[in-house]
Amino acid sequence: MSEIQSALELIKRGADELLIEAELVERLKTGRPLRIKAGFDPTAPDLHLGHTVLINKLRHFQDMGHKVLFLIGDFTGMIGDPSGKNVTRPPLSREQILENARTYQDQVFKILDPDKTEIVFNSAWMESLGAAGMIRLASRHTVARMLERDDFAKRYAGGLPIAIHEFLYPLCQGYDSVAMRADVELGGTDQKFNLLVGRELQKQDGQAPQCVLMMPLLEGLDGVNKMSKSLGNYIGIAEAPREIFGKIMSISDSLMWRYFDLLSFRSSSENAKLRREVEEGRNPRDVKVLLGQELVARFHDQRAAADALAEFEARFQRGALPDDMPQVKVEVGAGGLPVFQVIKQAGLTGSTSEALRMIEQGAVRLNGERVEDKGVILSSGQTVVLQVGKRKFSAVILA
RNA sequence: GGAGGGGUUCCCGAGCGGUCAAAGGGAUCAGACUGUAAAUCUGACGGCACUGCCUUCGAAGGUUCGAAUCCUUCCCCCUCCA
Repeated sequence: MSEIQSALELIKRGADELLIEAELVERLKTGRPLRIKAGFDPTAPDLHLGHTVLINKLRHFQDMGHKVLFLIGDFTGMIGDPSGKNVTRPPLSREQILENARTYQDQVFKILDPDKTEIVFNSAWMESLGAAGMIRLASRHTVARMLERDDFAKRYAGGLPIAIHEFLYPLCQGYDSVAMRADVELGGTDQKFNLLVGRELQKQDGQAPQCVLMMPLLEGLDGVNKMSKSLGNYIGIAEAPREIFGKIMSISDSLMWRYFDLLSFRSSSENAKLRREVEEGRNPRDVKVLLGQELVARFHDQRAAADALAEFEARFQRGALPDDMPQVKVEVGAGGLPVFQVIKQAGLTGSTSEALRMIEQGAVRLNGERVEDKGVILSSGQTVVLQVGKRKFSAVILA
């Protein structure tokens, strides 16, 4: 009994909501490995830290001996989860989907145990469902019920379009649970409605309804919106050590605590201790470094973490040049070319107007010297280091 | 099918015949400062060798000396009624 209590404890740690706790306890009591479902979109194989909140939780289940069913929504991907803007996505080819699935595996097995993970595709059962089956599925839900979903309700009230096919998404996701005979489904808090549809459909099918575990959504680098690839406020787990580290260092001091809560494997008491220390005067920067180090080490290794830190300090605290600047060749011709043209052609800015503005704002350095005169002509036969702002560098070969 | 409202620069959103490359906010970028790619402050934010020129306000035409603003047709979105 106490064993079940401690299992429940671990499951609930960091989670936002568990439905229905009593049902989960009953299942845990049976002692059989439970089937844990989590769905992922096939279009975005770049997993980011936001996804790992959920994946870490899957890992917890595996550690307790349960089986993870990693669902790749290749069929539902054609619909696109109705979250805000709906740009019609081009359907992916079979090869692309398999390729994406492979990329998922590469990334996800940095956290999950491959032996306790089964990767499944929902096209396996969705395609055989057919149009008639789809309509049968649709007949089980009403529009009013669909409009209960917060995201739909908001859009409807706000006069934003809702396409009919978007109503099908929750139904398909729910049907996945039926086909997979899921015991538990994990999802973000924004998935609540969809997760509950799974329960409905399972009940109608005569199955015991799945338990639903919702994880909080991780805010992105801006600290406001949820982390997502489309908003560009994410940290990908396949990114280079210095990127992961640098991006962690760029989050605000207050957001850092949220990241500690949701991403760090440190115990909650350790996190609380760090928080106290900062309140008592410890530099938040140093604490942020700890978080950055932990995450780089998780997705790369300890050594990469140390290197990333060393480079960060050299670059931003001492203004050193990065050791692996991109090299670019620019054709300047016999008469040479003004700096701003060279900047544009080296790809350091998107237009010459922008290059001129950067010079006016004092953001451009040529071999370490600030460029004051925008008329400077660079002649051929030399290699110069051009810097725009703090983060864009190029070794430019003038030919 | 009918009636009404609307489509503005990356996003939100003002403008409703000249003074509009288009207010304001957000995002972004830069500079200063710092503890850091935090926070804060300041500035930039269509293109162009630029006191000017060129392209932009759903699309195409038209009226006018002059249009994001007026007219016509078309496309798309929303609301209400059927």
